[in-house]
Amino acid sequence: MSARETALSESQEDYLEAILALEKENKVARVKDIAERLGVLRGSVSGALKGLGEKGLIHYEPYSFITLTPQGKKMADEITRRHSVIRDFLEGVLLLSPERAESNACRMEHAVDKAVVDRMVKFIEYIHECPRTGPDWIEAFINFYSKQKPELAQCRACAERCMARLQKVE
Amino acid sequence: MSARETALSESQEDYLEAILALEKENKVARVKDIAERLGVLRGSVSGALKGLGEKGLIHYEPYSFITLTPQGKKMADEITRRHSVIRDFLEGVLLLSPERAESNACRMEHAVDKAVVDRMVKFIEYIHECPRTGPDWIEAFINFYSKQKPELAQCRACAERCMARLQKVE
DNA sequence: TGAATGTGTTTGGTATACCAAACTTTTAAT
DNA sequence: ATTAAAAGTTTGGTATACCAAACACATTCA
Repeated sequence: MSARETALSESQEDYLEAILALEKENKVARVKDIAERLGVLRGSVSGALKGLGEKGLIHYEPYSFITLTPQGKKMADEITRRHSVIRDFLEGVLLLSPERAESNACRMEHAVDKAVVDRMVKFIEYIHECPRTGPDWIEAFINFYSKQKPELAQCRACAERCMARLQKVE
Repeated sequence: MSARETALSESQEDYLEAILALEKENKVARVKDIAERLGVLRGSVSGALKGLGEKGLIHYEPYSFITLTPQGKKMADEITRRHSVIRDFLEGVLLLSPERAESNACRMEHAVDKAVVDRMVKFIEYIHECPRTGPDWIEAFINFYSKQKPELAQCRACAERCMARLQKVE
């Protein structure tokens, strides 16, 4: 109750995200596990949980297990979705390594708004569904990335696959 | 001298970026203008400048104008480039409005690393240079974004332009 | 030259978010 | 049941980054 309508800090978003992940893993989140996951000391977690409790986002009684309230769950889901959409975009479109995609997503999730996330989702779909692009086009990006210019031989092969797909659509 | 090798805070990155922009506009940056640009009070700027001066990133003497040192200029350039690459990507690839692209870029510039920025640059080039994509393909994303599925008539027109381009390459 | 104004600085206070370490509660082991 | 270990909390301290308001310098104009 008394759901404080204040926006969350980056730190608070991280805590919610961690709690959601731990709930999924272990049914319930423990201070020690949150601390480990976020790389902070247990004492810091206690303080943070108090704030989230006051905002009505978690059920928090000292010395008890921690669970998300419906409202907290909703926000944690949003953040987690933001995170994974960004990671998938970095990995599946910009073809960054899983590790790099993950670490950047961790930071970017606090910075991008819903509009950006929605466009990322749609763009991934577009690339896969448009007959002109598709998986081979994405793969060819790596080649372009290192070679600077598209290779002719590569282009010819692309062209054939591409035309075949276009034929199908018509 | 004594260039502190510590990474910059987000706030410090914002200050450097603002100082660079003001140097370009007015030759020199004034406390009042920095404050206005960043939406903080003049007192906050004084404090921040002290820190940047100690890091060797700006020439700072109380009551004098502010200029970037070579080292500070280099970092400000990096941040500014990050900002504009991200903005261009959001606007030119994900087709977000200029305002939305700008506001998201402002926040994302502190979160993404060089690898991501480099991929964004290359991806923009790739889209424009690959015969299978190009400007009309980008434009069609808007259609896909609202309609959910590619339209057949649209696809046919796309196909022709696309094939013409592929012919040229071969 | 001497105010008045504008610009820059300083000081004291707030809020966040963390650590280190003492402390309390709970759980597990004997 | 007692005690040792583990888990959680609290306290005091640090650092950042801001504001508000008093203050200092500097420029301008009368």
